[in-house]
Amino acid sequence: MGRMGAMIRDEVADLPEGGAPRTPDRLRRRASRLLSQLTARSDRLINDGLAQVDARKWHYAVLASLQEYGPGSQAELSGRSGIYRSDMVGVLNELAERDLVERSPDPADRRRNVITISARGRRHLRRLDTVLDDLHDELLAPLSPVERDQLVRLLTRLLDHHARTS
Amino acid sequence: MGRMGAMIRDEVADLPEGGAPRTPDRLRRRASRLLSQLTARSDRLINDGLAQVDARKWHYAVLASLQEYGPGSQAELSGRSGIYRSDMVGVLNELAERDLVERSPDPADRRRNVITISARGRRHLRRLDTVLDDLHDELLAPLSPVERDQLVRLLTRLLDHHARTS
DNA sequence: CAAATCTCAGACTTACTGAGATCG
DNA sequence: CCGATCTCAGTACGTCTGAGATTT
Repeated sequence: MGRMGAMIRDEVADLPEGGAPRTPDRLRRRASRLLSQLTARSDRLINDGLAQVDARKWHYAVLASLQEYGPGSQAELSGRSGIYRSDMVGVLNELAERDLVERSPDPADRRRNVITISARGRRHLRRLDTVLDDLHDELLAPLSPVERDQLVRLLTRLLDHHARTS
Repeated sequence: MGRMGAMIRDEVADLPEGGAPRTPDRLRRRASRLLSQLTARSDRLINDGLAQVDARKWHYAVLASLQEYGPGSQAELSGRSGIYRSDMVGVLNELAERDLVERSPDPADRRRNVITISARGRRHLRRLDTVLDDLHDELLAPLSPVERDQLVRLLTRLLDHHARTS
């Protein structure tokens, strides 16, 4: 009891100088900080995991967007996948080297390249999907299925909001 | 009805080639991708906001950890705040320039510097706390208080899990 | 001598910018 | 001539590594 009293006094000690009371671990509870730190872990996990099958996350983004939305110009792929137009060149070089996509000039508009996913690319994409499933199992290990869904929905809502207001 | 039917057929179309059915926006629903993209937005929001009061997020991390856990060596601060020991030097230079901390040699062990928060540093920290409160209101705008709490708890559990298994 | 601490210099990665060449 | 597209070179930033100097 005596110690508790002392501790409370300590916490309240800088109230007179202004400001609301703060929980002792405000640092660790800041959502922005949690996001940063967790994302750092997540990125490492995903990057390392994909590296083991000679892939990078942008490979997955491009292949998946090709599979779902069909062929497109590099500028379109850029919009779909979130990669910078200038960086798309390098990613497509890597994918083309591996015969996962085909890059051919658009006959209708010769400024454009039309990017198409190959049969090999579709196979590779399925492989990447199962790899990523496993990695996400590891990433989200402490959460129940319901909680994982909760998390995804909360993150999606936040991202949508900030993408719209951008 | 006709269009719906056609779309469903499209989705099922690559099932024969193997693999489980995938929702069309698997890319956007991957937790790792949501984390990356949201964190990018969050970091920009926080960095820009702090820049307007001549601060950076590491300033806050160091000042808050000094306030909560008391003075410490640079190595200790490094552990508390998550900054690399080598980068701590620069951060403390910036904080010392602004008279927010004091860096003095430890008389008991002259390898160490003892870092102490100054009165000015405490004032600045309170200012940063209200700035960060506002920025987080913006970051979490679409979520109710209950949902914000849910998010923080989910992220905390994930981070704790991966920090322990590191 | 081995280990810890602070400091500095630089590697490495990634997001991002800008300019040139080609074409509509 | 203006604007879009692809490409390449280079900037800016942050994380992380390594080594030297000092002290325990």
